[in-house]
Parts: sequence; structure tokens; C-alpha cells
Amino acid sequence: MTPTALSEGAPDPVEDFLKRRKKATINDVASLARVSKKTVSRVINHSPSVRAETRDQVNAIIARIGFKPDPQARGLAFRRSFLLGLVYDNPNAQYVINIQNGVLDCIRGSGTELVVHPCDKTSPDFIDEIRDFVELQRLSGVIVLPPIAENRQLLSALDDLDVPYVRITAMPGEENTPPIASTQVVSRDRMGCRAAAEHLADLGHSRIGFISGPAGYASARQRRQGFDEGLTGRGLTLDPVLIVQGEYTFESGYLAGKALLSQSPRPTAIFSSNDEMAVGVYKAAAEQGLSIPDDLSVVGYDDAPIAARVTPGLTSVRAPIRDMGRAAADALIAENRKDSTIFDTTLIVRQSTGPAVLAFKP
Amino acid sequence: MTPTALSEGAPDPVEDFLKRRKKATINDVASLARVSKKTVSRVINHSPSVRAETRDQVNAIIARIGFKPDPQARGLAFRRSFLLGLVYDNPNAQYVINIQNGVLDCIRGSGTELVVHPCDKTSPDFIDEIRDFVELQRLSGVIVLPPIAENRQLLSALDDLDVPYVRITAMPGEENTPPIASTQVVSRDRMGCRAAAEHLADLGHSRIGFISGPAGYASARQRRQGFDEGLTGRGLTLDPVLIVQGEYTFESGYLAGKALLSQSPRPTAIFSSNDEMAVGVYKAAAEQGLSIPDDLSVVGYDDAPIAARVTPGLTSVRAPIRDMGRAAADALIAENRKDSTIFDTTLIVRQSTGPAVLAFKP
DNA sequence: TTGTATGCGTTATCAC
DNA sequence: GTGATAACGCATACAA
Repeated sequence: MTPTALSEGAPDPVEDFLKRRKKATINDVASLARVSKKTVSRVINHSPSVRAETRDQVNAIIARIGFKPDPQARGLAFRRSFLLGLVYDNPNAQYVINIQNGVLDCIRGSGTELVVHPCDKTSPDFIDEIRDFVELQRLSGVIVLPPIAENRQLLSALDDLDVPYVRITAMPGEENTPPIASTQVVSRDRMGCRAAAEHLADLGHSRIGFISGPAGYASARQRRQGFDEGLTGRGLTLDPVLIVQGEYTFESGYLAGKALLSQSPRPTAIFSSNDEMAVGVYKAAAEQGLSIPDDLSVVGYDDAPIAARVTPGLTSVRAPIRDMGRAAADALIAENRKDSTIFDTTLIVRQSTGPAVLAFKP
Repeated sequence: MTPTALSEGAPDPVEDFLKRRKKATINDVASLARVSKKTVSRVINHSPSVRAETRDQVNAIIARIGFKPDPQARGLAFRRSFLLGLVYDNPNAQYVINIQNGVLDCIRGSGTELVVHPCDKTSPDFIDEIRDFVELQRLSGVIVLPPIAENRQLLSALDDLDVPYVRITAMPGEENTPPIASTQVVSRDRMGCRAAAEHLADLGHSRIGFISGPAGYASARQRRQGFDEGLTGRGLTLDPVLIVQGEYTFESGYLAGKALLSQSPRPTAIFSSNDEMAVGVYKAAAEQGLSIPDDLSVVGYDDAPIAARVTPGLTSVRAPIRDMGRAAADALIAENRKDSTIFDTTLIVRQSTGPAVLAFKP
């Protein structure tokens, strides 16, 4: 039925309403559609127990007056908001925004919005602060990033709040011992590091430096383990003298690189547990007049934007971080909640790695 | 008064309540404090018309049972949420997260949370989409980033919504012609670029390449203008042949650098309108066997993390981006709403710039 | 200074 | 299948 087909004398109540230019509420829809609020509510929430005819009629009104349910009122009644929370204490801005972009990819147009909430894991009321955030905002889901995704206190607090949450981690299962039983989005850090080790071994390197991540980080453990496995597979082992602990920062990578390169004989290759530190190694190498990859091969982890920008391009292990963010959000938004998702990591070979024979001048 | 001091026979109603382990509401506070909901509400909202005695008594109960007003219910009644929106369509992840971190610095502990909402300025319903977001979430404030902070359609849409909003821009006032009259957080892009030009001129450079930002970007115009001013002050001018337009991306910087360096005589210095492109110039220079700064001086803009990480360190103009994010949030949160804030930019000299005399071998 | 009744916009209960 | 009424948790208008 077209509105203009109505008798000219009686003005269309819908047109009448539109002239008022007021934000439409469920009441307006109800009265214009000549049904009760509850019926409108049923239509909004796709309740099956509405006659098709009624439903279409209500939907027509909704479309005409441009009604959108108020998330706050809806949330109040539902006892939950339509917000996802991103909780992290991670100094790597690039990592955080990659995840964030993935999450945003997923929720775009879904009616759910993303609230970002960094925190300070060294604060005494770190847990309470997050608990308040989640509880107060009545989040419909929470995404937790490493390293606090490995914090058992936090996890059990989230369990208590019984809010759906997803952890992003580097090791499947490991920290999921009871009572923690959350969904995980996992990257196979070991896999890519194994490939990195094999790549270096195949280039003839045997004197290889290793810059690890900070103690207590699952990613640091996994990368170390993967690298070990790769070397072992090639009949090599990591010389304890050539292992330096870094902090995932540029500065720590620089210092570690300096320390490694001052040894005699010096390593012909260095694996750095992230790109940030790898670029620190670049600086250390430049200071010593060493050229990459001729005098020294370098491999990083993350395949951060900087890896493709430095000269020479940095060979690095890529994890599909944005995809992981997307998967995390999807696990929280999707109807049928998924189990954990696991992502492979792959070695991206650029120009920072070359044959050991060139570098071997003791 | 200590609770335990009460008569042992009559159990403390507060203790009684705490045993129930239910989330406290304003009703609980009211009944335990033996006042009406309204009085509790007054205390929460710091109404002056509450007797100090009553206030303290209510606050005591609030503290004991750990009551926190529900933002959703509060928002519903207030007709606004306690959320700030960050709206942007900016490919520079580092920039976005810097702003974001500044905003988060400011709102931490304020009870306000940040909702990030990227958008697509090329989409046909770009404006509508943002309007819906702001209206539906009843945001208490919006922060708009460049380049869409210069989009008049968007600005007037925000004006219509009469939501407090702050724009982050590179040029004070310019695009604030009526009816737009929003608060601005401004960086003096020209200032730093003027300094960059002077720096290069003082090093003896006169054949200087200039890589601009994309057409239509206020920042691109301002940086160009500042650089011009700086050269003019030193009796130099920009050779049109040595001006190439970039897109603020690494790739576009690489191509622009390649084009500039293929000229004969080639420039002895290149100013790039952001760091991303400047690093592209590094790559182009390396390919041509040119060493920085001996054969070529390079200056960037942003002082992004990468500027300090590449070798040699990139001389770059620094804008206090995080501070600007903080200022933007502050303008929206603070009691007495501020006017626009303007931030200076400064030249950070590193190792990528040197005397022209060395580079001058035509 | 304090309380009562009512509204904010939606959903849940339980009738019909 | 549909509707009247009471939540949801808090704020405002108006009295007292």
C-alpha cells in the first residue's frame, strides 16, 4: 500500500510524525503500527512468535520513520551493553593497533562498538580496575592481549565475572589449566621460529646469536623453543654464550646486538625475538662497520611495518595479527561461539639474511 | 563508629547486605542509609543541597557496600553516555595510536571510556554512518582526526547533532568559517617546517627536493608553506622541478625519492612531508649507492618511532601528538570547556643531515 | 534540606 | 500471537 493512496482528507500519521523531527522511540513505532511496544520489541529481537504480516507491517514503520533501538535502554533491560572491551598492557603500539584494526574489521556494522582500555599490570589494583571496567560497562565481551592474557589472577577474575572473553596467546592450551577455560586465539610462534632457524642453518650459519624476549612472556618461551627445535633439526644447538635476554624494545636490542657482536669470534647471524630489537641490532652492526647481510645475517619476528622499510629489508617471521584480532572479535560476536582458533606463522625472507661463508672472517 | 561496636544482638544490616553478594544499586544505598533514592542521587552528583552530615552518612554506606552507579542507567536518565568517540579515517597507524594514547592518558580514572570508530571517507554514507554512531551511542564527546577533521560536511553534521567535539588540525581557524565553530587542537606544522628549511639552508644546501603530502590535506599545505617560508628567509626558493607530490606512504616516498635522485644535477637534500616517505627516500638513496648524509641530507616530519630507529637517525619535525590527544580529551572532559589549544612543533636533528659541500659532486 | 511521583527506552512476566 | 504491567537503575519536577 502506498501512503499517497490513502484518502487525501486524512493526513498520514507517519508523515505527521516525520514532521516533528524527533528521534523515534519504540513507542512511536508501536502507536503508528497500531501494536503494542512488546510486539515491536519482538520484531526487533527477531522473535519467531510474531505473525509474518504483523512483522512486515512493523518493519515498514521502522524503516519509514528511521527507528533505531537505543543501545543504552536496551542494555539496561538486557543487563548488558553492546560494547566489546579491549584490555591490554602492551608497549608495542603497532601490535595493539593491528589487533584493534582486526577487531574493528569484524564488528563494523554489527551494532557493537569497541572500547579500548589499557591498564598497568604493575599497579596494585590492576585486577580490580579491570573488574570494575568490565562490570560497570557490562561488556558483551572482552579481548585480552599478551602479556596480561597469561595472568592467571586476571583470568580467574574474568571467569568470576562470567563475561565472555578471548585471550590472544602464543601457546595453545598451556595456561588453560582449570579453572580457566576461555576461548583462545593462538599464533604458532614456534612454527615460524623453527623456519627461521632452518633458514639460517641452510645458509650455512652455525655461530648464531639469539636475543630472547623478556622472562615470563609466553611468546618469548615459544619463540626460543621453536628456534631451538629448528636448529636441532639441522644438527645444531644454541650456544649459551650467544643467548642474550632482551625486553622487546629497540634499545634492548641494540645493547644485546652490541654485546653479541663484541664477542670473538662473533656470530655470523642473529635471531631477534622481535623486529624492534632486530632494528637495534642493525644499529649495533652499523656502529661496528658490519654490513648486513654480508657480514651479518639478521632475522626478526613480527614482520612489523618497519621490517619492510629498513635497508636492507629485514627477514622476519610474520604472524597474522590483524586476522587474529578479527578472529577474537568474531568469537565473541558470532552466534555459535567458536572454540579456539590457531594461526600459522611464516618466515618472510628479505635481504637481511645471506650465506654464512661471506660473514665468516674471524 | 565501628560496626562491631554495635549491639551484638542486632545484626548490622550492612553486613547483612554484603553477605548477599549482589551488585549494589542506588536503592540498596538508600535503604541502608535510611534516606530516599533522590538524596543518594544528589550525593552521587555532588549536589550542594545536601546536609554535610547526610552526605557523609550516605558516602559511608556507598564506600562500605562498594556501590558504583550504573553508567547505562545513568546515561539513560541523563540522555547521554559516558563515552568519548574517536572518529578517523587515517592510514597512519602510529599517528592514530599516539592520539589514542593521549586521550586514554586523560580519561583514565575519570569514569569515561573511549570508543574507537574508524570510518571510510570514500563511502557514500560516510556522514550518515558517523551520525548514527554519535547519535546512537549518545556520546558525551567526539574527537575527529585529520584528514576528515577538515571535511565540512562532517563538521556541519556534528554541529547539527550538537555533540561537543574537538578537531585535530594543522591550521588554526582556517576551516572554522561559519557555521562551523568547534574547538580545535592545533599543531603549528609550519613552524617546524620553517625550522627544517632553515636547518638545511644553514648547512649550505640550495638544491633541495621537496616531497609534499597528498592534495587536499591541510597538513600538506601547511608543511609546504612553512618550508617555503623558511627558504625565503634564507634567500632561497623551492625549484618547481624539485617538488614531487607524495601520498604519505612509504611506497610513494620511495618513488618520489627515486624521481628526485634521478635528476641531474641531483638535489643535495630532500625534505619529505612525513617520516614514512622519508624512509622511502632512504631506500631510493641506497639503491643509487648514495650515502646519507654524505651524499644526501634527508629531513622528515612526525618524528615517528622509526625516525630514531633507522640508520642514520632521521632528522625530523616533532609534533607532540600524544599531548594533542590528551588536550583534545581534556577539552571534552574538563568542567570549564576550553578554547582551542595550539602546540608548537620542533626540529629534532639527528644524523641524516650534513653539510652540502660533501654532497656537491655533480 | 529531603522525599514522592514520574520518566528515560527498552525487555520480561504472565496473562489473554 | 499479542498486550498490559512491571522491571532495569538512575535522574528530574515538583512538593513538602
